[in-house]
Amino acid sequence: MARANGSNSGKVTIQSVADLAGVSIATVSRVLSGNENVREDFAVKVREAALKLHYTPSASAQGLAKGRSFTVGILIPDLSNPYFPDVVKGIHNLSTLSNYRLLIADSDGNPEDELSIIKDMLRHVDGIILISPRMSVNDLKSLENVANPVVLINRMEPGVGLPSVGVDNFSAMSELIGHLSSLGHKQIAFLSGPKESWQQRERSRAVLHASNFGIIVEEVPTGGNISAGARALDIAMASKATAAICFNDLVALGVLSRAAELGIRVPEDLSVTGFDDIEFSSFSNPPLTTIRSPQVALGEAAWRILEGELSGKRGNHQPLMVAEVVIRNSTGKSPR
Amino acid sequence: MARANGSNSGKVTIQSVADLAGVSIATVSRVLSGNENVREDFAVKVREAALKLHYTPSASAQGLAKGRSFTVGILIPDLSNPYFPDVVKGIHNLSTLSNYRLLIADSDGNPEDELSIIKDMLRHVDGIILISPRMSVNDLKSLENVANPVVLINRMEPGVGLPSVGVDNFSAMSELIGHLSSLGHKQIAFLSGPKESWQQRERSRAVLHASNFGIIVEEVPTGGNISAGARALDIAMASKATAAICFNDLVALGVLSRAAELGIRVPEDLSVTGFDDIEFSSFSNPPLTTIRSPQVALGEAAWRILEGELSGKRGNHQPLMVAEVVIRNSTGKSPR
DNA sequence: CTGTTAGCGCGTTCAG
DNA sequence: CTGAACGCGCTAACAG
Repeated sequence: MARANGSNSGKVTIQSVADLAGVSIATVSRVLSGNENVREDFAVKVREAALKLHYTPSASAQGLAKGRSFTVGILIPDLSNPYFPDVVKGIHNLSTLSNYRLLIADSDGNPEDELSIIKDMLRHVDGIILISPRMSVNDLKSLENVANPVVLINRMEPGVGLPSVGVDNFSAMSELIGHLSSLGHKQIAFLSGPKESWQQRERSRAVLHASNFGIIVEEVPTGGNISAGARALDIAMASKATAAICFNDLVALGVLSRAAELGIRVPEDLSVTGFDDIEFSSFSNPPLTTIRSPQVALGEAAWRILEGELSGKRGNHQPLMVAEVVIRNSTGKSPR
Repeated sequence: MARANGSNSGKVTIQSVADLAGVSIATVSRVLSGNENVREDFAVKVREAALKLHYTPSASAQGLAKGRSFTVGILIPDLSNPYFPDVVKGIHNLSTLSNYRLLIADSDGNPEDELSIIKDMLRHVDGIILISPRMSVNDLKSLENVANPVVLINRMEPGVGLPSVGVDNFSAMSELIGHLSSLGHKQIAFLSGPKESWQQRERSRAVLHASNFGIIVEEVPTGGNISAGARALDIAMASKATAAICFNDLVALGVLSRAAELGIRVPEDLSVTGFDDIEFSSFSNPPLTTIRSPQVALGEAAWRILEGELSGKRGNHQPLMVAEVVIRNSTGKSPR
């Protein structure tokens, strides 16, 4: 296919378009950026030329000239956890409207790598959203002084002056335990998640709180994913627990799977609960009692904050969003 | 916290570092890009200054000056399908080694949006990988002439001159049908996926092929996700099918869920198969017979091709990768 | 309304 | 081995 070019060699720049249209680069720039004050026939010529040459402005050059890249970075602990893509969807929904692109990085579960990944991202983007970051408080604090805005999702740290949104894990988890308690459960196993996770700490707090009310809790640490959940069940069953409260849906799904293998009936022999309400949880066998966390809304809220910071307006926001208990068939009356 | 600055106002540039270190910006550039030929004491001063000022080179400026952004774009039809993140992991594994970042975009299942998203990405990146693109052949062809390399995953189109890798859907699906056939199944329902999907077309081809061998096939179209699978089962059961071959694991998981609701036993009453072998499939109840597609390897292969194109070497590659049948407990002898 | 021009921050010759 | 100077492609004053 023919490489139609203004005059220069190979790459088509704003100059090529200007040449072909017979105007100056300034006019091209105006037309393409939607500036009104251009004679209509010039504008037409420019648009035609741009189309013909397949001209697309260089993002680097625009970024350099304007001082903004119109790109925001997102850091995710683990892309393969279905929870996170939903949050990203929320961000994406709104950021697209403002003509922003998303630079997504995955820290692959290594809290130590997060900071360097962020530092690198910062060079490319106008702002950053960190989803459930697991990095140390110190690293987090060091982000207070970077040039571009940083917004946190699901990480509220008292000493850290970074805007953030998150779900009210504590209340939701307390409510869930209440549900179990009303079903007569007195001994439960808590299959906990990664300790670097703020959500884990909050959920754990609620669970421990329950022991004040006569409920016996045994904690079984897990990695927070499906296979970890499956492995943890064997340990949990060694206790007298009649219910397994899982850190998240992935762990719960693993438990369900292992229970089926072992011939443990859910919920007759054992009640199981998750957290997050990822899509799979309503299609498991049995469907999972869990907590619906507003992933999409969380992403949208984070975007609004970030956009505010980007445009200088630092609005105030509701940091904690409510999550509601969803009762399905994986929980039932205590067998004893 | 104090904003230590060389002399200028606010942002710290290479000039700030040069000033503080008492050298020229050229020297700073050399040191920071690992150039050997610099007096050691200068180098030390520069590094100290950079550290002290928290200097990070602007990606836009570097990109403009070097003509490369060291960013590659990835287009995904749907972030929430667990299949795709695994492919991304594969790309990420290798691209990180070469110091490339990933710009990820989600077309949200709209084939018509893909082209414009790609066009926009092209301005930012040095190359693009399209995962299971659903855009029209014409749109695809228009990508042959863009300045930067484009690599396809899971989309082999005869007339399109773009390098690509994919799994051998046809052979794997044929093998799977053979498995079912050997279990005595003669009537199967094919719960198909989105028709824009190349994988769908290939898998469908294998299924139709089976009708040559005395197997009666009824196709039930689905959207390719869990809830669609659940809905489709009701329709599929209207036929006399003893087995449901599903477009992918998501559909199969939906079927499993709905079957449990309806009291249809799997595999006693109905055999169910998936495709992809996402992690959930080995933890479903019952575990799913499916086809293991090498997601990560696919991503890695695509990266190798892209990296080759980026450095001018256009190596040849093996376009089709094998996928193997994984037999679990969702398939069994035909009830009749 | 249009063209000229001065940066944006950095890499890279090219003299010294 | 070092620094001055130019150019990357584009936007945004500033003149005309």
